[in-house]
Amino acid sequence: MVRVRTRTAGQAYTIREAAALTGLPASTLRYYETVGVIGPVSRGETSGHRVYDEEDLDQLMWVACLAATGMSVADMRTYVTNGQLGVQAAQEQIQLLTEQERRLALEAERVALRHRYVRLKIDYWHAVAAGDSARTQQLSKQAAALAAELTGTTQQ
Amino acid sequence: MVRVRTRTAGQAYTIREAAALTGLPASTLRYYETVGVIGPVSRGETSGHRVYDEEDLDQLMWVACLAATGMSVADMRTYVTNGQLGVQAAQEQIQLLTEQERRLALEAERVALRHRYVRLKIDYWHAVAAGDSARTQQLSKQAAALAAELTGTTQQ
DNA sequence: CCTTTGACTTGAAGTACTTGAAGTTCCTAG
DNA sequence: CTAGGAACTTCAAGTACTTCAAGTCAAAGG
Repeated sequence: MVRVRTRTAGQAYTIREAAALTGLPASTLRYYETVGVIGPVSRGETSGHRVYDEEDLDQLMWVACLAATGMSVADMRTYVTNGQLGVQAAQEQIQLLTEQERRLALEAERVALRHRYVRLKIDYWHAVAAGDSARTQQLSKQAAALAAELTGTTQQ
Repeated sequence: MVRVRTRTAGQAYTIREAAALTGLPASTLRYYETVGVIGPVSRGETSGHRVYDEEDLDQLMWVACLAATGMSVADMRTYVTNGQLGVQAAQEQIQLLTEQERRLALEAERVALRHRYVRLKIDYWHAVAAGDSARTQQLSKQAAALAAELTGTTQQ
């Protein structure tokens, strides 16, 4: 299937192409538009199909990054509209991002803990498979110690 | 806050501890119980609070592994109620956990990357607020480079 | 003893998509 | 030109959690 572009200036993309380029499914692109995370995309004159240009793609790339950091749709909407405002919104942008940073730091901690726990469990089952009951008990204790350590550290 | 375990044999965990160890939020643990992905968890005599033991934790670990591989709740329920979960050999459990460990290593990487990205954006908006256009442009470039990395690793 | 603080409980509502149905429109091949 | 299939459209419903509200329970301080 060879696709021919009719536009002379700038590129035009179908929703499928935009999805492939941003890494977001087409359904999500439509969803983001309906909830206002991105502005309305222009439509084909006769077809009513969405036509994405480079600018739309840029904005979508940006939103894809925010989504990847775990930002909520409401915050993304705020963030995008603030971004278009420029300097006066900088303070708010910084606040939004600082909150996001804190969340990510917490997330990193949680992942590290889980990682340690899973490694311990792997060792445990190796010991079980080997019939090493001394080591089995030892590792079981370590897991309990890890659990004890986590009491009080896992606020949220 | 000193936590005293009343059980003489085996460990008892609160929902918060179970959540931290399995990596699933407490709300998800409750949800999994209500929809039958895991069996009913025993409750504190007077409190009615959920009390997780080692066996519950193990079962939850497997379910967490299955969920991480993208298995639907319906399939997980089928899998568990068919009793295939309890019968699993140590070898298979080790394999599942090893895969989980790999995923966690990846997850840690992704979180670190997102963290860097957000910090960069914070710097960016600080530069914007300060009117430092040279630094603004520099950081914008850096963010774009990181964004490319981020969207590349976020595929699934 | 009483109050406060914090973790827990349930159930209902909200969130962020995803999927499915039913109906155009585009494109290629006959 | 016309038929057929792929890709698009909207809207409604489904999914997998998540958050909120209202209330219970337990330990610590006054």
